[in-house]
Amino acid sequence: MTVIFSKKCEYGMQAILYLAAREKGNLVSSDEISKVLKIPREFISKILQSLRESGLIISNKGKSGGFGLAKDPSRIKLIDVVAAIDGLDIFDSCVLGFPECSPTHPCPVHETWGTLRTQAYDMLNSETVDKLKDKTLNKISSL
Amino acid sequence: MTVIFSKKCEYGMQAILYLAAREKGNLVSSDEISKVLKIPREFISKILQSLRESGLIISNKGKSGGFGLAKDPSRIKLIDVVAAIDGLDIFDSCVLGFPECSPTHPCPVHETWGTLRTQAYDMLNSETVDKLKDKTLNKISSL
DNA sequence: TTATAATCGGATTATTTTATCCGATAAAAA
DNA sequence: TTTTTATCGGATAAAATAATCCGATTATAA
Ligand code: SF4
Ligand code: SF4
Repeated sequence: MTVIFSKKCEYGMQAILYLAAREKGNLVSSDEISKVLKIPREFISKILQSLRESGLIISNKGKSGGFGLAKDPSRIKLIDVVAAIDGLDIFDSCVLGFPECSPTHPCPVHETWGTLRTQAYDMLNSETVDKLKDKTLNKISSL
Repeated sequence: MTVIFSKKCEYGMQAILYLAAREKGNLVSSDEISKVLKIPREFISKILQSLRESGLIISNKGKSGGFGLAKDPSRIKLIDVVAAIDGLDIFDSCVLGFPECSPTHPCPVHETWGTLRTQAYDMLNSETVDKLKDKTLNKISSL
């Protein structure tokens, strides 16, 4: 069950958090990511490929190959993953499903939802993934 | 594109808002609801059937039949529709897709998301649909 | 050089969600 | 009583999302 983002996007965020938490110079195989995060191997593999195309991560083929962040974790935020996979449309979209959000024709929950949308965006945009390392490791340890 | 709730749930909320906003007395046909809200006729029809099974609305077959609220709009909230269609699980669920939310193993956005979840719930639980009548009519006029 | 271990990438399958079709049924009006 | 206009409800279709398969490619290490 998904709350806001697609499974692809959820898994993508988890993987980025893991790559950031695992620091080190060497790369992480999709197999390891799959096992640690309990995500189907072939599925996370495809997601990692698409994040690579988006330039968020890099990869090497061959023995001792794998995936790694494309830049320093202090320069990556969770919102970057959302932008790359699901896109940012939901942060302009209507929680009641009305086709568009116009201030002159606000829906019944206009003000409240507008604020919540912004807060959700800020939540993913305010901290870089390096800051989330400890919590990530703690969370992963319980999977 | 949906933000949090399924299309069924979004359409269901819209339909309940419309039934509440439309004057009482006579019933509203699924055809009218479909046209006003621009929802596929057969689809909203099915959704209305399920809301009827849930006891939120009533219906009459035959000529001059249709759907109406099962109780006074001052006793119905949007959260009732969510509970009937999508269920309330999302309000306990993880925005990053981790399998469970435990305070001892909080995810990297634990506090923020916990607060947002609660606010989203409150948004749908705080006002009864009769209070939303004016805004509903205004919104619908722009569809 | 050869065996091994990893990603790549295109095709395919499975599942869930969204939407539609249509015959049966019921009630009101003609 | 007959016709008209609704919902009911079960089956099905279409679309989107989630997951998998597998051969090809590439890099490392023995
Ligand atoms: S503010 Fe209201 S109209 Fe605008 S997108 Fe949100 S719920 Fe819809
Ligand atoms: S608080 Fe954190 S761990 Fe708990 S459900 Fe929300 S995102 Fe997941």
